Amino acid sequence: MHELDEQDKQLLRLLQQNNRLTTDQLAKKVNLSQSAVQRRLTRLREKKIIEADVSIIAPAAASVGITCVVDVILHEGGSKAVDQFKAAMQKSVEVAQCYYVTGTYDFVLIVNMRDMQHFEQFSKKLLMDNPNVKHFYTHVVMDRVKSSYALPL
Amino acid sequence: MHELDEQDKQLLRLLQQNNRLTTDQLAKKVNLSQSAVQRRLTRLREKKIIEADVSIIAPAAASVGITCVVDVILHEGGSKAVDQFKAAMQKSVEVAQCYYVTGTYDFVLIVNMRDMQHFEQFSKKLLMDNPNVKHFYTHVVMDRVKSSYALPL
DNA sequence: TTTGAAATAAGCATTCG
DNA sequence: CGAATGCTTATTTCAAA
Repeated sequence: MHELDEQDKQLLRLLQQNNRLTTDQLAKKVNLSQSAVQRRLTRLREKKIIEADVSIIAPAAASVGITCVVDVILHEGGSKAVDQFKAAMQKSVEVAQCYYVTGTYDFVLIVNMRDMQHFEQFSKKLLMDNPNVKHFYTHVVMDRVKSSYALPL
Repeated sequence: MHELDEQDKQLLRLLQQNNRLTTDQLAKKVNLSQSAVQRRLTRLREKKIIEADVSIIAPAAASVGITCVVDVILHEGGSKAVDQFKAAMQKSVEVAQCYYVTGTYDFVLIVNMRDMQHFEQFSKKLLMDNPNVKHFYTHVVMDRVKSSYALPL
């Protein structure tokens, strides 16, 4: 992988806060010419160092009233069970995030839903009625203290 | 809050996948004119229905080698302890996400770091040496099965 | 090659019917 | 709301280092 210099990093720091800054605005902030910034952005996107550019939607606007963190333990079912579970999570629109982790449980999910009733349906369908799932613990989010995708650069 | 019609929702669905689509491209996909799309986007951003527009950076490019999910239990310290902890998490660049939750622990963190050594420093400084923290459990992420911010619309 | 400035193309934002 | 248009921004080109 090609090394990033301090100016690349600075650009990435800015873009992960706001990717609608113009190349001119960016150029001023990092002390480069507009075309230098332009070239760098093209390169960063080509190399998939910038993986994606997305809008963040307000949960309330999407009728998301409840967010839960769900810890899941699977039965010992070998790697097939794990892969099946991963695939199911990737397919579910409610599951924003899913991590396969070490420790006292196997998966951590971040799940967004309209309301608790909807969560009940969700958990019945994907967790309770799922023969791979041994147990799960639900934690309702009271405060989304911080929710970013920003990485330390 | 103002209602979103199906076309607004469609626009938001598209933008939370890719916000670099041009207003022309969006217009074709949702069967509106370019200027109609333009008006809607301006409104959605003004009303903060679109909260932000950001670039997603590849973890490897940011030298993020380890992601952990950390469950934290605080001592009974009233709301002051909770607020202090929230503030500390908001300040930390390593903490991408922090949720205050119901259930068997108080907070869930998603933490990004260069390596385990770095995580040790982090946990010492923000967790072990933090008098508010009673206990914490660390889960190392083996597979980032799904990591999006997309909401179901 | 790599750089910045200028020219060109593309996209955004506004006006008007 | 959509069509037309002026304005802004992105992208390409090109000359110089």
